[in-house]
Amino acid sequence: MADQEIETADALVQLAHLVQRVFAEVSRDHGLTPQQAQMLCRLHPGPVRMAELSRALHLEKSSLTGLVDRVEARGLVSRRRDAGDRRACQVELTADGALAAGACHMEVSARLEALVDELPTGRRATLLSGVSEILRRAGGD
Amino acid sequence: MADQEIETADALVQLAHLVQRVFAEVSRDHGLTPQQAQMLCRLHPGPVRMAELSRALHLEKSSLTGLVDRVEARGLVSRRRDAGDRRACQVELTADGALAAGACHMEVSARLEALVDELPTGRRATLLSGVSEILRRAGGD
DNA sequence: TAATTTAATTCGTAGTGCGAACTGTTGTCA
DNA sequence: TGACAACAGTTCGCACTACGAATTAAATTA
Repeated sequence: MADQEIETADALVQLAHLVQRVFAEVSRDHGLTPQQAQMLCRLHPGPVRMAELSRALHLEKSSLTGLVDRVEARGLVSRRRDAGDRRACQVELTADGALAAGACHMEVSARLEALVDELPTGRRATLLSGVSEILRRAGGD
Repeated sequence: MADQEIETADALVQLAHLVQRVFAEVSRDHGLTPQQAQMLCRLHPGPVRMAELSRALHLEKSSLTGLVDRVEARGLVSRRRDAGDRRACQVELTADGALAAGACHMEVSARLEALVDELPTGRRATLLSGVSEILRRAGGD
């Protein structure tokens, strides 16, 4: 039992590395770092405040400032002063940024689905539901 | 179907982030970066050549040099000249390094298993076998 | 109005990761 | 054997990541 559990953890760690590698390769193909691509994807639904983005990406505010700076310099994102609170600003995708975000998301999805699709349908569904449940339970962190 | 597949990829990406975060927190508790901890774990079974370590960690040789330098400076690892090939060197854990590697591996395992253990037994087994199969098929990359 | 809290930035520091250029060492083959 | 290609690691310069402490300015609260 103990041995099996050790393998469980190793399997999750290896899976995480695999996903990360896919993400990194796709990002690189678009001239982005994984962090930049991740931020663009997170911004796709709509503008987000720095503070909220910082929480979503698990980054200190000071780290986020630089990340947004670099992506803004590439013209993929812009800061818009918040109307209601003049301290704050909303980060939003530019047209180019939206394209890049869409492309990255699509390619990452395609490559990950390709991996999962090789499993028999039943096992695939169980895998997904298991992962979802883990995320749900750990979501509050 | 398409929507479900998009969610599949998102779930994997989120799972990867979760695993990464656990790994990063545990590493930090031991005064290490995730990369350093990962290297120590990879070295636990025994000494490894730079070139092979570079392949295992998916790093360029030049990146690995610095990583090993920093961990060696902390006294967790040492370079030993290879007897058979005077160009090469074996990287091996020191006593301190073995302790750190063991502790990190144990804590990461415990925390990941805690997540998975909340699932019903049957679903847990299917999840694991699915992950293993994905890794097996993607392993050649 | 004064004091506190909040949003974001700046600055310094340590670490990561790449590619190109370089130093030795080993192997090859003419 | 002697030139030369292939290989193991390192060095260097660069861009990026991430943190925490200190700072500025705006909003809130007392």
